[in-house]
Amino acid sequence: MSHFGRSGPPDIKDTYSLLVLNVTFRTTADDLFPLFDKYGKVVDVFIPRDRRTGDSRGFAFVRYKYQDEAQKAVEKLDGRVVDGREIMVRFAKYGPNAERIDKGRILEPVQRPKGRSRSRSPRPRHRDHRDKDSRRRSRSRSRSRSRGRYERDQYRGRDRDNRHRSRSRSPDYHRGRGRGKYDEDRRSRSRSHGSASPARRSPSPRRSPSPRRTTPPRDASPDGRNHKDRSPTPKSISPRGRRAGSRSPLPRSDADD
DNA sequence: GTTGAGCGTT
Repeated sequence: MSHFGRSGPPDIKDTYSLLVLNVTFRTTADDLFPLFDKYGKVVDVFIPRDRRTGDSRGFAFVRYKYQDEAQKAVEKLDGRVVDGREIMVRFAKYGPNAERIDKGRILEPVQRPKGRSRSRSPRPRHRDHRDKDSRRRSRSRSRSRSRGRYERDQYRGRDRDNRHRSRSRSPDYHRGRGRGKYDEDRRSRSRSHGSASPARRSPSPRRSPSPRRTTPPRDASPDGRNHKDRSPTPKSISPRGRRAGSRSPLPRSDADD
């Protein structure tokens, strides 16, 4: 059975939660289970995923039954290379409900602060007050934590581009990196598909996607606003209006909404 | 070609 997290938390009355960080974005609980189960009795393995995309967020939670085993797993698996990435195993600091946790063990049921359910970052991150110069150099270190683009996406496509928010990415994505022995197992499963993606086989037959090759840039307007996309306004086609017969004009006299 | 430095779900 490897359906962790499928039906919510089983029982965390006496379990020790370990937080596994730095796991690859394609690592699943099934991959971590055998790894952690080797060092102790794993009660549950849960990997938070994105609600919209369903991708892993890069970390997982492994619940052990005994603290000594959990501790051992932390020492043994912490720093272990999984899927080509070095994972970090440590005791969870917060519980599934923001309850305080000590050594992975839940101390109190649920500590409910006034109003606020739980804070995302209760403690300040590594504060490094360096010279301003250093800040300029480390400007690369943005707050982009993976799902940064997701948020932007959801805001932008709130009710505008909701139509094609379904199959956006392939389930297989692109795996082909140095994998472990589980690779074979996974590959076998994928083979059930039969042939590769039949869709998108040959590119556009048009070898010249840029018809404006011989067109000199004389189209550019002096005001700097060149027509990127010629307004396909049907005005020139039918200045009179819509062509009859194409679409029923829908008699509005029936209902006025 | 796909991010990353963080605490969780029926």
